[in-house]
Amino acid sequence: MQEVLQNLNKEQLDAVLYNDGPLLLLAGAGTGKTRVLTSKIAYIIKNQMAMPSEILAVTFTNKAANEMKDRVAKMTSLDINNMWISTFHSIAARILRIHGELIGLEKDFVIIDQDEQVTLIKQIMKEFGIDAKEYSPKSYLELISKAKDNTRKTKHNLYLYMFDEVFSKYQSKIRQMKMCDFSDLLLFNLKLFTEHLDIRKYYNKKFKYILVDEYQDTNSIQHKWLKLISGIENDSLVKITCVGDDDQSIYGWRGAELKNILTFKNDYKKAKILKLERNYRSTKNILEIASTLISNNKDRHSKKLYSNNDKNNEKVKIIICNGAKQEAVFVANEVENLKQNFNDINYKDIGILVRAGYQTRVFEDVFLKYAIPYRVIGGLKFYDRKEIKDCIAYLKFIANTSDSLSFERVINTPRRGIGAITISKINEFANENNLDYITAIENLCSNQVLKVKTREELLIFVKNIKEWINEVKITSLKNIMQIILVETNYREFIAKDQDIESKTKLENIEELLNTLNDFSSMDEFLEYISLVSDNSDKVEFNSISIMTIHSAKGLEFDTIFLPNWQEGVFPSPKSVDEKSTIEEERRLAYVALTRAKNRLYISFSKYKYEYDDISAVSPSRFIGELPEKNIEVLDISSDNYYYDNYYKNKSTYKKNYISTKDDNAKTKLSSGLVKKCIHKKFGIGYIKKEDGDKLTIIFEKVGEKLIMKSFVEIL
DNA sequence: ATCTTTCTAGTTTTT
DNA sequence: CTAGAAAGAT
Repeated sequence: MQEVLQNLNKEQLDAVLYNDGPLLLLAGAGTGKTRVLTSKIAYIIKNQMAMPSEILAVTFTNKAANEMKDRVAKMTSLDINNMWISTFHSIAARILRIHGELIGLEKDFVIIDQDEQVTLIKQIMKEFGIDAKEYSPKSYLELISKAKDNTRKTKHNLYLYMFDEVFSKYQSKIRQMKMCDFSDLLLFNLKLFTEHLDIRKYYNKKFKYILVDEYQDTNSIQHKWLKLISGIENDSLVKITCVGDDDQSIYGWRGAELKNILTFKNDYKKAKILKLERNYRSTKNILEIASTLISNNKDRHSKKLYSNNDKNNEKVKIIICNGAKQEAVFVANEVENLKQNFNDINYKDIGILVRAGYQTRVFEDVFLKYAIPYRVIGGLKFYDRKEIKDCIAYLKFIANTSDSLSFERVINTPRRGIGAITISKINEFANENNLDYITAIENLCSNQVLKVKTREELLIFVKNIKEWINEVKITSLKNIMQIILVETNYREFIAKDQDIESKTKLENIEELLNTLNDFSSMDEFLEYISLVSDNSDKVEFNSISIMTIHSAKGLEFDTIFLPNWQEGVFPSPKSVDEKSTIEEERRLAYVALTRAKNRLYISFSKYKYEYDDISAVSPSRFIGELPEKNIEVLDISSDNYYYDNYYKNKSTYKKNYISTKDDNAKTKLSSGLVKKCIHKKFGIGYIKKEDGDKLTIIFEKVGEKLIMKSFVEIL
C-alpha cells in the first residue's frame, strides 16, 4: 500500500484518499493530476474497495487512456483489460454494442468517419440543389454536430440555407446505412439510460468509483451522461472524482461547456473541492508568464500555481522575425545550438507548437533541408490515406452492402469503367426499392437498362463481393484483404503511377496487412480504426515533435518553440469578436506556455508573405500581456544569416540556405561521398554510386536508398 | 468514361 | 502559391 502513496505531496495525497463522495479536483498545469488519478485507482484496488471491473475511468483521448492504463498496470500488476479505462466515445460504443438493440440500434452499427460525413453532406446538398460554393459542406456539418451535442435546445446563432432539411436527411441517411456519428454514440446512450431504468441501475451499481479526466472539456451530453451513469439522482454521495483545470478548457468550439466545471456544486451538492497548486514541471520564469497571461481571463476559479524549481531559470525568449520562413530557420539553427551546448538536450526533448495545422509545413520544409529529424503529430493519419481508405472501404462494404459511401469509393477503384451516370442509376434504383447495393445491381443487370460492357463489369464486381462475403466468415481478416488486393489488381493500380509516392503507398498497404493480423473479427477492427486507433507513431525515434497546441495538451517538453504569434493568426481571427472565445484563445496560449519545462521561445513575424504578396502584421496581443521581467527580446528580422534574400531571389536563397549549414553537414559526412543532393521526402543525401539513371544515395535521415535520378535535385 | 487543362477559393482547433 | 473542382478534349 505504501508504495502506491509514495511520492505524493500533501495535496495529492488528500485527493487520493478522499473517497466519501463527489470530488472536484482542480489541478493546474503540471501539478500531477495523472499521478493522482492513477494512484487513486491503484489505491482503491489494493485496498479492496472495489474490483478492477467496478471502476470506470473516462478520458477524452486514447493517448490519455493508454497512459492511464499503463501506469495503473505498473502500480497494481493487474490485468487492465478488466477495467473500463477509455474515452467517452469508446465506453459509449461498448455499452451500445451490449444493449443497443433495446433501443432499436443494429448490433453491428458502424461509426462514420469525417471524410464520409463530408461526402454525405455533399450528396445531400446536391440533391437539394444547394450550391457548394455558396455554402460549404463543412458549415452544415459543424452546425449538425453543434445541434446534436447540445441537449439544451438553445437556438443556434448561425443560420444556413435549408439547414433543417439537410439535417434530417443526413440523420435518416446515416441510420439507413446503419451508421452512427460521434454524437450519436452518446445520444443513444442517453436514450438507453432514460428509457431503460434497469440498465441504468445496473451500471449505477456496477461502477463503484468513477473517475473523469479533463472535466473542463465535457459538453452538455457528456455532462448529462455522467450524471446518469454515476446515479447522482439517487445518491448525493456518489463516488465520482472529476479532475480538470478550467484554465485549460480549449474545446469550447466543440461544445465543451466551461460552466460544467465552474458550477460543479450545482450538480453534486455534497461535493468536495480540492486543488493542486504546486507545479513540478516548469521553471519560475515560465510559470510566471503563464500565470500573468491567464490572469487576464475573468471566467475562472482563482488559483495560484507555484514552483520550487530554481534550476536553469532562463528568461523566456521573444524572437522578432521577418517572416514565417525565417522563424523556421531560426528554430532549426537554435536547435542545433542547443544540442551543441547542452549534452542533455536531444531532438525528442523539443516541441514546436502551432495554432493551426497548416503552420507545420514551413517547419517540415526547413527541417528536411537541414536534415533535422522531426515528426508531425496528428497531421495526416495513417487511416486517412487514400490507399488505406480504399482498402478499408472494401472491408466495410463486405461487412455492410448498404453502405453507400464505401460503395461509391469502391465501385470504380481500381477503374472498372463504371462512371458517374451508372453509379447514380444504381443509387436511384437502390433507394427507390430499398435494396442493398448488391441486390440492386443484380436486379438492374437482369434487364437491358445498362450497356453490355457495364453490365459485365458490374456482374464481376458482384460475384467478387459475394465470394468475399463468404470467405470472410472462414478466413482471417488479413487473408481476405490479401485476396481483395490480388483479385482487384489494386497493387498494380497503385504501382502504375510511377512516382515515389506509389512506393510508400504499397508499403502502407503492407503495413495495413500487418495490422489486420492483430484482429480476429471485422467488427473489432472497424471499431478500432474509428475509435481507438492512435495516430502517434508506435516507434518512438529521436525527433522533434511538431503539432498543434490542441494536440499538445497533457504533454511536456524540455524546450518549446511557439512560432507565429501574430494578430490574425493567434488569436485566431475567427475568435476576436466574442469575449468568450478570446478567453478561450488565451487559455490556449496558457496551455502552450505551460508545456515547457526549462526553455521557452516565442516568435512572431513582422510581415506575412502570402499568395506572392507582402503585408505588415502586428504581434499577438498576448505578447503584450507577458511580464517584462521574465522575458528577453531578440530581434533578428534584419539579420541576413537567417534571411538571405529568399523572397527576392529564390534560387540564390536556396543555395545560401544550404551553405550556412554546410560546415555542420561536413562533419556528419562520411568520407567517400561526393555529390550532394536533395530529395523531396528524404531530405539531404550524398550520392555514393551512379548507375545509369539510378543513384545510390545515403540520406542523413533514412540511410541508403536507390533512387531515380529525376527525383532528386543535385546541388 | 477517363484523362488533361483551366480556374478559383482559401487556412482553427478533433473524439 | 496550391489543392481541388469544373470544364474541355480524347
